Amino acid sequence: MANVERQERDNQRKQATRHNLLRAASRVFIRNGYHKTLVSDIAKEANVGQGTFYRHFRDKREIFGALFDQFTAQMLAEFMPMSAVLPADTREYEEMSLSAMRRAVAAAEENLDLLHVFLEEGPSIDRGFETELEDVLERFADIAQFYLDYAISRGFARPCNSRVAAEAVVGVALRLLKSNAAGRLSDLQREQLIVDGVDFAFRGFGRYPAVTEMKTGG
Amino acid sequence: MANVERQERDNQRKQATRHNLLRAASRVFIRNGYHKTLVSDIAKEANVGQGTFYRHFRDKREIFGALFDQFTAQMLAEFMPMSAVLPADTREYEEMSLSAMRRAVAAAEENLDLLHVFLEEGPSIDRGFETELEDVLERFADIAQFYLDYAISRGFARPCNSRVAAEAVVGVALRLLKSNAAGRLSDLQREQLIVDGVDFAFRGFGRYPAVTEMKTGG
Amino acid sequence: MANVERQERDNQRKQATRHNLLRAASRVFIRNGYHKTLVSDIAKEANVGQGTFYRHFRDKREIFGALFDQFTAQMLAEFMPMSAVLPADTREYEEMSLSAMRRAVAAAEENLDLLHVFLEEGPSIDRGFETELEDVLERFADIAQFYLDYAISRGFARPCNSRVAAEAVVGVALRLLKSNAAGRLSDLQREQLIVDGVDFAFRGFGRYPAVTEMKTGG
Amino acid sequence: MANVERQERDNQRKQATRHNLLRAASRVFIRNGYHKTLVSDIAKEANVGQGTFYRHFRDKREIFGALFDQFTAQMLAEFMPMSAVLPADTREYEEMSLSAMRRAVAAAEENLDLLHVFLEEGPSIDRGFETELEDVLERFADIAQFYLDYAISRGFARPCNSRVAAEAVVGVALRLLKSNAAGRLSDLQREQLIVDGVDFAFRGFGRYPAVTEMKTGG
DNA sequence: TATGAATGAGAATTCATTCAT
DNA sequence: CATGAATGAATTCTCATTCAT
Repeated sequence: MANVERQERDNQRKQATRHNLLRAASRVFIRNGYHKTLVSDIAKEANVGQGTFYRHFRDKREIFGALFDQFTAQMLAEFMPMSAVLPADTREYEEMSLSAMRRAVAAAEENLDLLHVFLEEGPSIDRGFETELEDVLERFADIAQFYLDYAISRGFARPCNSRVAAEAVVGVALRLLKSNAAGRLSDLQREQLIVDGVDFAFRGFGRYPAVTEMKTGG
Repeated sequence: MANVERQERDNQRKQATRHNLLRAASRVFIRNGYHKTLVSDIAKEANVGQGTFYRHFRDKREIFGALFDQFTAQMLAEFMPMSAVLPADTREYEEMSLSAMRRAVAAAEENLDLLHVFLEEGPSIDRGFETELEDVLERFADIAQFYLDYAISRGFARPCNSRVAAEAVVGVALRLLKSNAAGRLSDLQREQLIVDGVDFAFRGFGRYPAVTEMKTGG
Repeated sequence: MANVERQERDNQRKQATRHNLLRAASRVFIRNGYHKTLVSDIAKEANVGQGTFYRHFRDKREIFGALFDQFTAQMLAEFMPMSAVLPADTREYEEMSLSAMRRAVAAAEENLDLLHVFLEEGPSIDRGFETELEDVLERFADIAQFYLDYAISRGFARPCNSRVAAEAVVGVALRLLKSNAAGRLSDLQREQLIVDGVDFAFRGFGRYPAVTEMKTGG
Repeated sequence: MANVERQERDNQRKQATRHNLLRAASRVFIRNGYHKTLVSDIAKEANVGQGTFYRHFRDKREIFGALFDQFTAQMLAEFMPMSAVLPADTREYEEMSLSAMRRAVAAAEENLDLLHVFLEEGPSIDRGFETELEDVLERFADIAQFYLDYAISRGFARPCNSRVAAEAVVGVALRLLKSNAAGRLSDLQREQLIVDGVDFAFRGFGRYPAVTEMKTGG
């Protein structure tokens, strides 16, 4: 029936407008930040009327949330594949960590600016958003801890407080991500940053000759 | 002259009011966050008229900046004493790091909530404040890097990219600070967090028996 | 497209609102003067929300400027026709001056009160407006001087400092305009004022029979 | 008694402060205009506290009024002497007018900037001040009319509407005063302006062959 | 459904005036 | 009497949201 067809077309058009608004919002948030962005700015950037905005989103907060959900869904999808395989020794563990970081950075790359908006402005929006953001970071920490616990149990990771270590890893990643953004690094520099970061996480910077000897002797 | 006396008294009154406003602002920012705080809220909390606020600060941004400057001055003062002594071996280096962290946490403790406001809302205020905040973090990273470079040169730290390691340490600290705040830890838990964090930074979580042997053998 | 129709209608509505605001502002400025008028007064007089005012004008200063530009455009348009014809002798010159004054007064008549607001409050608003106002008066002086120079060159005006005379004529006009406003004259009185004013400008009030004879005799 | 002496001294000091405030206000009004001047600006310029201002004047309006009264008293005093002598013919009449204008300009000279503030901002302050200002101008017009009526009655001024002519003369004077201020004329230029202005008032700019012939023939 | 003009509640800011010292 | 810190009423201006077309 024509009615059904028609409904279909209307729906498609609506989805297109929604998409348009999301992409416009993303650009404006990146340009001006969350707090300085007005609903009217988003509508203007999307070339639609302000009323149209309200047809699709309750307010600025909601479209920001939608953007965030979209983004995290993408990011986590990027990490699911890894979960299937488990490392067999420390070297493999480190290799996998490196490749996971490389994939994460590549995934974020495209929307790096948007990611920064989430990280920088997220905590200042409201308690709800802060929690959402923390939850996502916790999920990454959970993944890191899962692998670390596994490695410890198999004896190719050093026994330690795995929760603290996992959180620490997230902290390192966030901090290096920020340097990355601040310095606008080249591909080579970025790879080096990943390598050095993982190196730090696996070996720390201490050197304990006595301990090593003891271990060797053991 | 009674005139001088009078000026003295007026000035004292003014400074007292300014202090009062700063403390009130601190409370309100902690309670509601930067963006949801109104100038009128601060005035009300300080029990002064709104006009009084404007006699002392240009706007909300300025009092926030004043609070931040006050805070960082305190924090950095806390770290100056350390700069005098240098560690003689890895164990001493780790000991000093632990005690530095303990002192930093103790220093922040009093204004822990305010510190969180700076870290969470700072980046969303304006480019200027974000830069100020980053500068302070860089100064901490600089201190960490200074000690690490020294330790590497003396052979009791593992040769590595010291800048990345220093940044990583800042990242770990910020992250654990956040967990700390989120979880409202007991003194014991906090001490454990510090110990585990420093442990992570010095040793990482990897275990490379083969490598160690190779190194030992080499 | 219905779109175009719609835009047309929206635009018309907007222009109508703008007009409404201009007319309301004119009434309020006349009633209370520029400085005592609040933006909220204008909005109220126009029966629109305050926000609506700001959609159309940046502030009180801008709507006052718009009113002034509108007014002077009208006034100067009234004077353009005259520029085509030139008088052939003193009598014609005086006739033309009379009719020009009559037309000017008639043109101003409708917005006489508004004109007074411009003349009285204009100089107190800001340097910019004062300059704008002076520019308009200079343009009138320029016109007067143009005719006077022509008349002098043809020998039917007395050689004199034409710039000073032109400025003087503007001064006379402004002063009589003020008396006019103050006294709320009848049509007849106003006509008499014009006649006497022009008479003054053409003949002055001196009488020099002896001097003339002496000169002739000399 | 010491008490009386003391009262005397206090009173003198008070008068000095009042004077100080008046002179400071004059400077600030000239610099910023009436409306943009704050009471605090005046106090600051006078190097006294704001409270001190209120000890001497009710508000900004009152000190402006006091300044105006002071000024007009000076100006009118300057004109009283003239009233004693009456001209005997047109030439004397013109001479006296010239010298009166010269004295007026000289008197105003010192406070020319303040005079401009009165003329430009006066009408925008309130109805009361506008009236005061007009009254002063009327008094000048009255003086002009008095002489003109006398001259007409003696036959050495042309019979005309003396009220209109008197007003016109005030208008000419005000206008030339303004040009004077705008152009920042030299002494020579100012003298020329006076001469040309009086020339205009006595002879107008018209030239009527018939009249001239009659005169020539007479 | 899309539009954008209109709205008005709410926030920032100013400054004349008071008053404790 | 002189002072200037404190005050808060009054005003400007913004912007999320509505709604008539």
